Amino acid sequence: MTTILPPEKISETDESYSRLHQAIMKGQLLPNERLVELDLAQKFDVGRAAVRAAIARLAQEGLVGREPNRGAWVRAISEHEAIELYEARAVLEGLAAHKAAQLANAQDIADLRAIHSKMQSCFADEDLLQISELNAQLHAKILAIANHQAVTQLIQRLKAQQVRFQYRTILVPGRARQSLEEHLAIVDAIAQHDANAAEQAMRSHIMNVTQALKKSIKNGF
Amino acid sequence: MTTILPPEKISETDESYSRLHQAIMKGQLLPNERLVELDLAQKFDVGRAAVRAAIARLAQEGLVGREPNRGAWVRAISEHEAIELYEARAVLEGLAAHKAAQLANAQDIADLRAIHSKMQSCFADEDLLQISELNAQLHAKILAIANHQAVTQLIQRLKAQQVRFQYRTILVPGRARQSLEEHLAIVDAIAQHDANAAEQAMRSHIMNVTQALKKSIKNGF
DNA sequence: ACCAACAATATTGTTAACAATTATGACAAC
DNA sequence: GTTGTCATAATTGTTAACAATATTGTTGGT
Repeated sequence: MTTILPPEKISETDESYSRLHQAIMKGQLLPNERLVELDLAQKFDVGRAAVRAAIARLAQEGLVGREPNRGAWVRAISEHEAIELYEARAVLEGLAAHKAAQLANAQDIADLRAIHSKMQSCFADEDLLQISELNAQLHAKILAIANHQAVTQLIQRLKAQQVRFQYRTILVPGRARQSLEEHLAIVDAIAQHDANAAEQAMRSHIMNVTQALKKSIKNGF
Repeated sequence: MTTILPPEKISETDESYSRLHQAIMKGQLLPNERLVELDLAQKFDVGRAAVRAAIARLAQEGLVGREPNRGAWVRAISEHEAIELYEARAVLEGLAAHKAAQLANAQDIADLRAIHSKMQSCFADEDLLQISELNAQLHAKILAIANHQAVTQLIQRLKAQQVRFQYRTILVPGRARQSLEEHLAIVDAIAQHDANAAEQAMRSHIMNVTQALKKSIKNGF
């Protein structure tokens, strides 16, 4: 049962950080857009120092760039960088799938199957956007099962940087159907508690996503 | 040719950040030690705002903890966390070894062999500290060959958090000899441009390090 | 001796002003 | 038209003071 929370006073810095983070993730702040401290402070109704600290954190996270005396801007992740991030994610999510196969209980497996079944419906309806959403849910659920703090954090950070590319790969012709099959292989391996198979399935899945991204780059988006 | 650099004015924030980072890495600031902004500001001869920003960055990096209105402290990484960090490193350095095997040229391979040969000498001399140093060099060289920005950054961050455990594993009886053999397997695989073998060798190497850490934990250090 | 209430202190959070640096625009020289 | 110089404006970097909060110490009662 949830107790009534005391006003939960959140500091201006944390407030600014989350709002900036969200704004970047939602695409309200575009790549290369400048982050002028005073403007943001007025927009968020906080002090400039808070915005300043928030920007420092986001820079450390790799989401914004900075140069001394020249300010900060939303960092534009290049296609080459995006591919690198996918390669790193492939091995990290592979590790997560490995752990998940070892730890999954009956309920977890049922949840995974439920999500995958919804993906199949969406595929039939040609609802690619919803497939993307369910895709995220499936990966998140696997991470949750794996119960691995370090990997979870790292993947979270990589995903944040990749946000601009998140809808690109599912649009490559034939990718949706293939993606569905790959996810099934992952879920099956986890259901059978076959850790190595789960890891391998996850890795080749993300490697295929990477290939799709490369293809979409070659075709000029 | 190097031009004369203009005084290279570094901002107080960046100055504070590096000095704090170094102090934590070198063990001058111990785990759980409080980071009082004013004290640090005086010690570094900078403004409190600079220290404050530096602390925010280090918190984002996971090196220090914070609570609102209660300040910051050097985060003490638990043994369980250290094991998680090693597991993540295993797959990331495995990826690096994979890439390195694909990209290594003759000079790179000669460099790797030179480092490994020095390790052998140190093993004969029972100089475990120097072995640790060469170990770091070997891994750094492989990362450099792999030429993978994303993986390099992630590993750098993981290593920073693990600093307190860096000398523990080599002290486990029999680890030094085994480590030497494992590194040889890695270097050989890279020399033969066998990417999969290199990745596998690196992964099992770091997994063995993890086992050694677990063992040293069981034995109460 | 133990505990509660309160005051004193230490520390962080926030604000505003000022200084230093970089970007912008006007104007003259060529 | 282009370029260079200069003044102006915009923006970041730094400082100091104040406010809010948490910690510590003291006092008085039992």
